[in-house]
This record gives sequence, C-alpha cells and structure tokens, in this order.
Amino acid sequence: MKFKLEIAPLNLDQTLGCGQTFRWRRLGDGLWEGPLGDQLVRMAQRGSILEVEARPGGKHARRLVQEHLRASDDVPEIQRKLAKDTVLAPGIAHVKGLRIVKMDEWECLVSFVLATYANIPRIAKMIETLSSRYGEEIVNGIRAFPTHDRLSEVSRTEMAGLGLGYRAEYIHSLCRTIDDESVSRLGKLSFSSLREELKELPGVGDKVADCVSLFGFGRLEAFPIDVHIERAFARLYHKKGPYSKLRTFASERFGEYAGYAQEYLFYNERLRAPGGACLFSKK
DNA sequence: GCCCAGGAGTGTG
DNA sequence: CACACTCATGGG
Repeated sequence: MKFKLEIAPLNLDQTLGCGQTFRWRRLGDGLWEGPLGDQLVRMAQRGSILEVEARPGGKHARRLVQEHLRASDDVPEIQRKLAKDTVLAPGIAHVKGLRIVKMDEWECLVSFVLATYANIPRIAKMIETLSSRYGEEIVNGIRAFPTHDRLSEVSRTEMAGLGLGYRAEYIHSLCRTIDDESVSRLGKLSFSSLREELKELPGVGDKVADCVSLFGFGRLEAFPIDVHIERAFARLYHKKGPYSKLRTFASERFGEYAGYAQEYLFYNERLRAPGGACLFSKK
C-alpha cells in the first residue's frame, strides 16, 4: 500500500542517517527503506511531503510512520527554546529537519546495549544478525527485530557465537531479567524512576538508560552522554567531569527538550569526525 | 597493524 | 564520589 504524509520540518537523511537508529538503509537522496514493526517501509521525501510504501500494508502503517518520526512534535517551537542557548543558536539552522525518532522499546533496549563500545556500522551489523536469525519474516527475506520471547530461547552458547563480543552475555542475561510486561510497566514511570529501573538491567548504565528513555520511551528530557557528547561539551562549553555532573549541566541548560539538543550536538560532533564542518559556535 | 568505537561492571582509594 | 582496570572484537 502507498500513502502520503505531511511532516514538517523534516530532513529524512539527517533523521534516519545520524546514528540514533540502526536499521534504515539509504537508497538515494531522501529515499530510505527499513523494517518498522511488522512492515517493510520505503519512504521518499519530496519537500514536506513523505511518499510512503508499506508492505504488506495495513491500517496501522500510517500511524507507525507518524509515531516513528514523532510527527506531533512541534519542532520549530522546540528549536526556538533551544536557540536561547548561544552555543546552539548558530547551528540550529542546519538541523531544522533533524527529528528524534521513536523506536520500539524492546528493540531500542537491545540495540543500545549492543551499541556499547562499538562503532555504528558494527552496531547495525549485530542488529541485522539478530534480526535475520530470529526475527519474523515481513516480506521476501526481510525480517522484523526479534521479539523478547524468541530471543529468550537463544542459548548462552549460541548467543556467544554471533559476533557480539562481551555483549552476548548482556543480551542473554537481559532476556532473563525482563519481559514484555515489565517493559510496558516501565512506560508508566516518571523519567527519574524509569531511568533508575533501566539501570538495574544487565548491560544498562547511565548512557544506555538515557538512550532507551529518549529513543525508546520518548522522554525528550533525557540526555545521553557518550564520547562524542563529552568532546562537544569540552570543546563548546568547556565542561568536563563525571556523567552525573554533565547530565545536571545539560538538564539545567536544555530543560525539557534536552534530547533534541543532544541529537544536534551528536550530529555535529559525528559530522566533524574526519574533518567535517562545525555547525556550532565555540562561544 | 593500529586505533577506536553512541560503555558497563567491578574493585580500590 | 572519583578513578583504574577489564571485558571481546570488528570497522576504518
């Protein structure tokens, strides 16, 4: 089935390619394909219009895409508030269409546990390994992210043979610590409680808890701090220190939309990686 | 070959 | 609380 959506502002290349999510593939300018829930989705951006093809299709396909791209976020308003930060202000014009995505909670949790101390191509590869082996088929060989129940059936030895490194033990243990019911229960908690409960899970520390809060549970006040953000803070704000200190700083500075600020800084920092441009001022 | 990766867990001062 | 060390391994 095919349908059109209007989502503005939107930059699909920035949103799906910046490294916040791992299963989308870029087929061309503003043209992306990937599994979303039980659908294989192809999206082409024509300005603010998104042309979507979903297979096998269904009534919920439209809602799936709207939710994933957080169509109801008032991004211009979020940016107006964040632009009060004099460091962010000059760069925001370059990321007007970069939106936070909303992932499935379970997929997000596993993905970011796998993402510890690995680069993005490898993260994508590990996720594809799990999906191709244990995911439900959507259409011709493309498989959904595996359910908790299916992943729980994988033995420790089998998991250890998948090229996940020490993360294999985390995932195996994670499956035994949490189930679908407890995941949905987490969704009802306040941000601070959610964060504390996530940190109880194997393989989940400060950073992963914040990623899962932000991209999985949609808590825009979450501010994940990885090596890139640490560098950005040191360079742009002259801020260093332990996680808790940096998180408090981010929370005070960016407030309820800290997650968007984080994604702008992350995008900028990764862009600069092999000598790219810098969008934000050094103040 | 070398360096690094969207860190977490554990032990120590 | 703050730091040091270890963990397993592929991508650039």
